[in-house]
Amino acid sequence: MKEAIADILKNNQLSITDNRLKILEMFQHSEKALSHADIESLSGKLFDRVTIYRTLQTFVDKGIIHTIPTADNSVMYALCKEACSEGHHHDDHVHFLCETCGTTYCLDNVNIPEVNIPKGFSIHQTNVLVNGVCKNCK
Amino acid sequence: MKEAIADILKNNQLSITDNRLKILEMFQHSEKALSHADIESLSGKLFDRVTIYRTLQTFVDKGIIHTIPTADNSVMYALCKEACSEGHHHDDHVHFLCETCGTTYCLDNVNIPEVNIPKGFSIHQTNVLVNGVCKNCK
DNA sequence: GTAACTGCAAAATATTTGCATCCTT
DNA sequence: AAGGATGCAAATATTTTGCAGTTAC
Repeated sequence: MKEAIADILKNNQLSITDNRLKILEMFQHSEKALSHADIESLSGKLFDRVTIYRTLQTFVDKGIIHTIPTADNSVMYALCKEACSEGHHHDDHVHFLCETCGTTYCLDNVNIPEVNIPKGFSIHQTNVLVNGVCKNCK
Repeated sequence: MKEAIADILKNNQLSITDNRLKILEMFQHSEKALSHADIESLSGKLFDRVTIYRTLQTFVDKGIIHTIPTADNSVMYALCKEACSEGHHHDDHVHFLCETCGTTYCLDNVNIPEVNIPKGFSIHQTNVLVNGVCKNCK
C-alpha cells in the first residue's frame, strides 16, 4: 500500500517526501473529496499551509488529483482515475454533494449522461454535480 | 425595460437603487455569466467593491441570480429563471464554459439528463457543467 | 421619519511569492 | 553535489464586518 503511493509519485517524476506520501494517503483513505482546510486539519498542522497549496497544485498539474466544481465554490480535491495524465484530466464521473453532512463523493461508477448542446458548440468535458442526501444521512 | 428591472426588485421587497438597477441591467444585457470582477470593471468602478459583494449576495438570497460552479472554482453569477424564489433555486439547466474565450453561458433550453445514482442517495438538484468551445470561437 | 442601502476604513481570510535551508536522488 | 521540496516571512488578493452618512419609501 505504501509502495503503491510512492509509485504514484515516482511515475510522475516527483520526489518521494513525507508530506506528499501523507497527503496522498489521506486521499486514498478518504471516501470523500478533501479541501485544503480538510488536509490542514487532518495533518494536525504538521506541515505548512503553503506546502499544502504547492503540493495540491503539483498533484493537479500532474493529473494525480483533480478539483471538483462545487456549488458554493469552495475548492475540493479528489484522486484522479488512471485516465488522467499531466495536462489532461478526464474525470468524467459524477460528483455528489450531501447537503446534510457536506461530504463530496466521487461516484466513479456512474456514467455521465449524454448532453445535447446547441449547434456550433463542441464538448471537451462534462462535469455533473448532484446535490442531495447521501446514504449515511438518509 | 427599465421598468421590468425595477419590478424585479419590487417583487422581491428590495429598495430600488441605482446600483441594483445597473447591476441587474448588466446581467440582462449579458449573454454570459458575470463574476464579481466583471461587474467591477463593467461598472467603471462607479460603486464600491463591498457594495457589489452585498448586492450579489442579496440577489442570490432572493433568487434573482444564481452562482455557477466552475471548473477553476471562480465564482460566476447569472440570472435565474422564473422558477427560482427566496431560498429555493431551481437552475437545472446546463452551464457551458468556453475554454477559448472563458465565457460561461447558461444553456436554458438544454435539459438536464437523468443521472443514475447509487442506492441510498437521493437527488435534490443536478448541475451540469460542460467545457468546450463556443460558437463564437469555433 | 424610518428603515434600508451605500461607502469608507479596517479586520479577517485566503492565496502567492521570495528566499534560505533541508532533503531526495 | 545538485536540484527539488519545505518552512518561514511577507506580499497580494479576496471577502467580511462595523459604522456613519445617504437615499428610498
